[in-house]
Amino acid sequence: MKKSDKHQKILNAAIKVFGQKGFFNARISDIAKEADVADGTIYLYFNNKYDILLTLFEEEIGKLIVEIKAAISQKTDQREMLYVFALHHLRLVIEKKELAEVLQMELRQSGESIKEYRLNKFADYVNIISEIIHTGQENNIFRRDLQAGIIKRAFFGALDEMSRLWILNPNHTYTLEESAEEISDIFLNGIVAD
Amino acid sequence: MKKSDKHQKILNAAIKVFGQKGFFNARISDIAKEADVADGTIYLYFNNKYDILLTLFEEEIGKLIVEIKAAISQKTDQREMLYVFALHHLRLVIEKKELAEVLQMELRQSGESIKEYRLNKFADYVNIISEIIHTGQENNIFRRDLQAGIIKRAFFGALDEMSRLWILNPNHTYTLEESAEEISDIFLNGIVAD
Amino acid sequence: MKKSDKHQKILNAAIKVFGQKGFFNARISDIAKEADVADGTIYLYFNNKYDILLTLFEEEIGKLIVEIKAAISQKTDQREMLYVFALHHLRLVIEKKELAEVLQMELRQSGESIKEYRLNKFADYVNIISEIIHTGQENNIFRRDLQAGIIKRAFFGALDEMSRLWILNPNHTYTLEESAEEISDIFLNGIVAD
Amino acid sequence: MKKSDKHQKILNAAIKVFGQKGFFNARISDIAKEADVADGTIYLYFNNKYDILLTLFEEEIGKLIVEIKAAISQKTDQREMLYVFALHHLRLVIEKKELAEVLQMELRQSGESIKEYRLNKFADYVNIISEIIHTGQENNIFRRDLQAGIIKRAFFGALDEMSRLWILNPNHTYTLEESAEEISDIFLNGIVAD
DNA sequence: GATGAATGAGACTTCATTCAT
DNA sequence: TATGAATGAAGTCTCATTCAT
Repeated sequence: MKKSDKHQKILNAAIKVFGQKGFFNARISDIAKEADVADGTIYLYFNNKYDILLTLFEEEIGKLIVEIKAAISQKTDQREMLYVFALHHLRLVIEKKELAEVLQMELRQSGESIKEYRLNKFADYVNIISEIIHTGQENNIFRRDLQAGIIKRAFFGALDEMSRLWILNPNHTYTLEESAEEISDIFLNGIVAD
Repeated sequence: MKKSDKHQKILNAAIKVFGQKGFFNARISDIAKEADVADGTIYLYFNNKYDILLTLFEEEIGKLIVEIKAAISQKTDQREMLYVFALHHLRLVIEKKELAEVLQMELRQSGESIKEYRLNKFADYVNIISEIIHTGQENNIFRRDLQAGIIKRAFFGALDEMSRLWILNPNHTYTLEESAEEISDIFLNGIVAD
Repeated sequence: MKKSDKHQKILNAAIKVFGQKGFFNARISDIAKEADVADGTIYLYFNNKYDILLTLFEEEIGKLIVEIKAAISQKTDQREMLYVFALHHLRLVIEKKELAEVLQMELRQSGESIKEYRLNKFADYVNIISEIIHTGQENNIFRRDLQAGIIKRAFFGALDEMSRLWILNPNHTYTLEESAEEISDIFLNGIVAD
Repeated sequence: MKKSDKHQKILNAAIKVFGQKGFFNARISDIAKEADVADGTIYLYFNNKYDILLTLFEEEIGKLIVEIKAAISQKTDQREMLYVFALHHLRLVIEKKELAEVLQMELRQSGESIKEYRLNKFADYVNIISEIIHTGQENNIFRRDLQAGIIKRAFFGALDEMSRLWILNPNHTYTLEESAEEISDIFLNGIVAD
């Protein structure tokens, strides 16, 4: 499909440029150059600069959700699921470094519309965790005296902070696996029932 | 009026404006208006817009470090210390909502100098955690098979993500105390030895 | 419209505006209005305000050098050449009054880069005189006890001061020809050998 | 006299600062710092920045006129007078380098009021030459077929251009004396009768 | 659809000038 | 008189967006 070709080409360029310079420091012409199209062409596919960011969030996070759900669905034990989520999430951060950078940085930006989006697509992603937790609690695998919403945030925040280290400091002190394992370990130890 | 008076007045205004609109969307004139000074006056106290942000990081985080260290120093058990850190951190987020917002958002920005600062003052703040962990490991209170650096990030990330909820969503679903308790609980359960 | 078209259009506007108001009193918006383009357009062709002045020096003086060399090359006697230089120089001042004004005023400005430029393009122009003098001295037409460098400056200075009169006082007291003739006369009388 | 003390102190500072940075690049605070007074104090002695420059022209050129007239008055032969003028003028340029720089640069600036001043005080200075020429012509020492106005400008222009060399290029290629002599030589040779 | 030159609103920053002390 | 902190008008420059080709 021709049209979506250029749509994605621009989006990929935007991921790269936003990731490197941040949304506000990135110029439309940077993205255009990276995507190898004219500045004006971008406006045939997106309404404005901000729309690129929003579309990027929506579509790219959508893909991540699909991917990570596929990985999790291969497990049945909620403890394993949590570990798989951690592993997969951190792997994404390494594999799609620039996208991760954009999501980390720009998702924290203020601005009403971003906040709304956060509560939509991004929330869907993070809610994968709370679903696991919830099911785990129902199955008496996880402690029921803890609130799923708090666990969800704590677990995601832990992974997210770990990612931040890698994004800022490319020469990793910790490996992917040991990070995923230790973090999962702490949480599982902390939240398993009995 | 003492010089330091206006310095702080502008900084407070900047905290408020940056917190509300973000660094890039904030105008110098917004800060000036909020501080009730002329635009030009700002440049008597700061070199440029960016310098305001940097000074803000340095000075305000410095104050937080002093405060939180004072709170922790009243405890002797590292488990209690972690809880106090969590409680105090979240309390700061609520009490100094706008400062927390600035720190959360802008500290994630890219830009080399920010990154450097991050690795300085902000790192000092977070390293309070790893010091506690480390001492706890030496005292055989905490598991030694986990790396202090990972625990530090996981714990701080958990609190930070919790804060994000409150910043974005002012009507708190969870109370300060239950949040601090549950997060500490998970971690302490997860990391205590034996 | 060719790119070079607008480049020259802006340069011509700059000559006019700089000539009338001086470099520092001239506004970019003045030049833009005179050139009938938007303010921003100027920055598609020049890096900054100062770059306009520098380019102006370089390119316009370059043209003058070509013109005056062509005029001189038609003479064989160095005495005639000096006269032709004088005549041509003063004619340029009248014909390109605004350019002359810019060159007179702004070339005197301090600032390192201007000084360097002065020593380049502008020096090339003035050195046309010293080349004539030098050849004249070799041919024993001009006195060899005088230093070509001093004669060059004296002759150019004389013409330049004459120009100043016209630039400041548009209603000429002296005609072009009599000025060129008398000045050449004085110098030729003063420097011819024997 | 107290008042004139500070008046002159500021003026001297202005000469230095204008000479180094040029009128437009000089800041009132630069002058204040150089004069060791507060910014506001300057406005007790001068109406505005421009007034400093104008006063500077008026008063300092006035002094130069007095000095140079005194030197000339010791000679009776107009040929000697011309040489003395040249010698004295160039000596001033070296001794009062910064003042010379200001006069050279800023006197060329456009702006109506400067132009008027030029035609006043500065003209008085230059007219010392034409008076000599005129008297010389009356005494049949100088050729009467040349117009005094043109000789005046040519002679002054020659000296002025020579000065420019020294101002821009501090390591003098030519000595003061040889410059004054050669220039006077050329002109006297060129304009003496018969 | 694609281009990219042109636009012009708006931001940061400077600095001459003022005025309360 | 003297100060110097404060002012705010105004200028340079950037860059998202448009539109004629």
